[in-house]
Amino acid sequence: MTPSEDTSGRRRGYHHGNLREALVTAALKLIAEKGPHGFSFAEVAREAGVSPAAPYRHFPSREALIAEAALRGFGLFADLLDDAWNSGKPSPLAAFGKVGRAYLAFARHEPGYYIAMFEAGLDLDADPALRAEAERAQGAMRRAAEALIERAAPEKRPLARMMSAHIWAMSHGVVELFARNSAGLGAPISPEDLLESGTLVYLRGLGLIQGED
Amino acid sequence: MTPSEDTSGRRRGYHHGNLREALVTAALKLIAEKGPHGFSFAEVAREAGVSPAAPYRHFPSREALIAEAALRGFGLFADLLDDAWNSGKPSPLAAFGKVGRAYLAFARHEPGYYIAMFEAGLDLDADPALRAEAERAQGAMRRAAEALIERAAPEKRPLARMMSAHIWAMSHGVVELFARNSAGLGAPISPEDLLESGTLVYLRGLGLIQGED
DNA sequence: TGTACATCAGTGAACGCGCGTTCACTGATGTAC
DNA sequence: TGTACATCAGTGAACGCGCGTTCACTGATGTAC
Repeated sequence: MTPSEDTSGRRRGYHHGNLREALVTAALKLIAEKGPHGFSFAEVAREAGVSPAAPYRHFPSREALIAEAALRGFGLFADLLDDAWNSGKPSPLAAFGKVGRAYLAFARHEPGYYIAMFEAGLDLDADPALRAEAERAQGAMRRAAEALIERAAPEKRPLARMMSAHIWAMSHGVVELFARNSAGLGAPISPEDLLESGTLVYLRGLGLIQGED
Repeated sequence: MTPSEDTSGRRRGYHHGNLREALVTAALKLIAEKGPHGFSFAEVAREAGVSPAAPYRHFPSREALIAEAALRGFGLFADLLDDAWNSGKPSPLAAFGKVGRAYLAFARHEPGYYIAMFEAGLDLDADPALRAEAERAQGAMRRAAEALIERAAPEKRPLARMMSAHIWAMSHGVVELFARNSAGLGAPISPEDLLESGTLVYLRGLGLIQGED
């Protein structure tokens, strides 16, 4: 790609060469800065350095652009959760803690993706590819829950789907209420510690860890 | 139409008579239908049946109108949580369960308020009155947590603020992920049961209830 | 009780602006021969 | 290797639209006397 694009993804001549990527990047930046509704199709074109008509060559609408961002976000998210889990090594409990931290780290460091995925009001069912990636991320979380559940006595094992839904809900709640606007609702400790302590209490409630303080 | 306004809050003559109320009502309706950014100042005027300039007599901006809706929402929310708690009667545990159900019921039945409060990106610190009402709602939840904590052995009592933050986070997460778009992320059970079961596991983890299944 | 007047809430016309979208176009790239 | 041509990505001008906001206005209400 010799008339090589520069690193910022801006254009290099009459043809951009990598506009689709640049549009997604620009959208993520604007979403992170101003929220899921804080930008227009025209603005994303401006940010990418092309004319307002150019994005139509790649996306039929603003909505489709956000969906593409969310699609990539879910894929990245699923990979990160899977990496954090790392097949339950060194121990399922330690690995589960890593998954929780990875969740929060993703929301913190990739706000554009996170917002596109969870706050843009996308209908996951409207797009099969999007739905599939979202389920892959859910699957990563659920597999971790399943492995942890195997440590419980067989007769009192909770449903893995329920457990992962609980953990996901608490994680998302911590992100939205305590991590996004740091001063929104007051919490006594950092979002990371809040999620970690909440998860530990929850796991103790399931009998998956002992009551050591 | 005599000078008494009709029930829909529409106008009755040259002077509306109750436009401030009608604007808030219209905003709540539009927010519930189309999200926090899904309406314009002009549209809310149209909905209330007045000219586009009329709202400026009552609110300096769209933002201020949403803040007013959120302010009322937090007040109502605080009252509902307090009523549900009912001083911990008949028992702290039963009352705490009612608080959780009240949380979810509010989010379900008053989506306009809930969205204005938590999804509109308002800066609570920008408005002291808003901050005060939000803290009142937090206080209602925290008082319930405190009363429940007194049942625990003194040497292992958790922080009430931390506990209420955990419960609030899980509640909010359940609302956003599983109650809002029913089909968004798949959960095996209803949002109500999901929150209730999650809360029970959490309380068991704190040693506040016994391990009966 | 009636009248004059001040106050105030809502009007409607006007403006400039940015957006979404279309369109014929143009210039760069790739490919057949 | 060179040439002709098809394809395709981006242009830029144009349009209609709804919005935010201002403004002098008007008509209803309340109040002083």
